[in-house]
Amino acid sequence: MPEVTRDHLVAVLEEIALLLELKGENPFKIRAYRNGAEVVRSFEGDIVARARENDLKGIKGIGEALQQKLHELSSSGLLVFHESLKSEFPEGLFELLELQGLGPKKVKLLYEELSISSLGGLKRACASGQVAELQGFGAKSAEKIISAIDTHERFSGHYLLAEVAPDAERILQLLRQHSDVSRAEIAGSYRRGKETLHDLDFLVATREPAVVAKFFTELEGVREILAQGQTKSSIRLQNGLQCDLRAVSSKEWPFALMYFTGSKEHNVELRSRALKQKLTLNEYHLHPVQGAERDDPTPEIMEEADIYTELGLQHIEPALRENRGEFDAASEGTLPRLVEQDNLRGTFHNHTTESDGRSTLAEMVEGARELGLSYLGISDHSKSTFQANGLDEERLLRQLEAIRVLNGTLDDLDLYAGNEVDILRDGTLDFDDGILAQLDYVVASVHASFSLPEEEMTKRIIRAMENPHVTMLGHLSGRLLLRRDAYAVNHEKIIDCAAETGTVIELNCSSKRMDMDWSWWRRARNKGVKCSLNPDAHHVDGLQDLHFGIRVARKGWLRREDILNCLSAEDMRNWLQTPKAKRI
DNA sequence: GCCGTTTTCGGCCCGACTGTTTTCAGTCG
Repeated sequence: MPEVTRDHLVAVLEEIALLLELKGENPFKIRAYRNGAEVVRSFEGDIVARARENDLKGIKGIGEALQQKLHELSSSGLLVFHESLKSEFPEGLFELLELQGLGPKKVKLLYEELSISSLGGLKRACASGQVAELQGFGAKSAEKIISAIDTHERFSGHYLLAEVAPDAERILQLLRQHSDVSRAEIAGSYRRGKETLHDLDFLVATREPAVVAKFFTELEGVREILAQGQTKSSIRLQNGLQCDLRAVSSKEWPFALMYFTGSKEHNVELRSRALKQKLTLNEYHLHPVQGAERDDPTPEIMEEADIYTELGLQHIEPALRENRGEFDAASEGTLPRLVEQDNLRGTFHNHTTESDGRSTLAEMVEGARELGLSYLGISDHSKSTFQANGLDEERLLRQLEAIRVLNGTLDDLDLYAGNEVDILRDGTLDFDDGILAQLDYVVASVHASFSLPEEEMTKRIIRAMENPHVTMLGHLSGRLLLRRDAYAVNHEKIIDCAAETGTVIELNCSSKRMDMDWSWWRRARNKGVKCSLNPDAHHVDGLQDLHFGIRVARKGWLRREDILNCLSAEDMRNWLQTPKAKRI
């Protein structure tokens, strides 16, 4: 039996929720499974072992039924309940559920009436007119389904943060310049700093909602108008990105901003906290529950932060609104002061034309200066990454000399010589210690043999981290967002090892990596692990990815003091000269 | 299916839009 992972437990619970939806089960039961999946996903500790040992009692959201099911699943690798649910529906229905406008009710009807269980079958049934004749469907629905299939096939439906940022900021500026708009903001996952996005949620305060909603549909770059009403409209841009607009009054603004920023899980918790104070909260207001007696009148809410204050909480920054512990911290007054862009003083892990970068050493130095950085680390690839023109010992030492010479001529920037050294299959490094010792710092990364079993991969990386010359671990999971999954690796063990050995973990800010994932940083921080915010720049423009990385670092609860490259130039010089074992 | 300083039963967030309806169901966020 293959080792059951946390991801597997989560996936099974989520799939059960979907299957129960198809069956038309009680929505609250379905929500309990979804919620259970989220609890497992974000549980601090070895949830798989706890489940295997049937030791889940007392975890909020995991009741008796889920305890039993998680135990069965983690100890036998299978869950009878899940298997029997699966046997009731063909697998293709899951894909149908991903289509815009199709939910469980309609998918079920299509399956039961027309035996449709694939995108292809659905497309044909729409074209032949069968779908339009179904109860609850019509010609327009069939047309929309065809278009949804088309969209699904052409765009995966998700975008990298850096991909959407230019459109996002452009549209935001246009809305802010509109004479009927008093305030405009991008809400949703963009505001929360998620690394990938499904859509953009714009919010405006205006006295002329219909005018602005119409203006929105007429923006440059709109390929399709998905909806247009009195207070909201939806468009799709040329690149396939969906953008939604909501128009509210100035009075409603703080509530709407809170509501549309989400996350959904955060909002549910916020509402329930309001209810405990006999207040009802929605996207328009905060009112006493009907018939409730309250001692004090509800004060006027002018800003989003006032809502949190009124509910007895510290203001929770959008980045933290995922219902992953921010409420406890906010009620205790222990929310972190999150790192800001201005706090960054330098950066490591950057490439040049010596390996696979497209900018020269001199260009990278100039780019770092323009960003106002006080130090820059260069770490080209090592010899085993031959596809990226990795450096051998001789070239590395020559580059080291060139960096030393150039550094001598700079008075406003410390230039550090490093290397992104390959972690070989057995956990040894691509250069021997004698070479590594001559460098200012070393980033160790996995670039090959991705398919090792989790235990072997984890040991491999840990072995590298135990090397006294390895300063930091590069892109921990190897994932490429929206393209390639992470390799199997045990994050908990890697974090523990980083804490024990004084190895820094990189937050690779390349927009397609954002690795290590934000959800792990709070745990790492609590163990005293330092983060290095690295753009992994392969071109001088790549340094700009630091802007996106900062958002993700904030999402991971990181403060200035948790981030290595927030150290001043002088502190950084001292830090690098301190032996690794003494940095802990 | 989960939860409990109003409860071990009866709640669990809810409003807008669309298309198919003739008063509403389904989907979305």
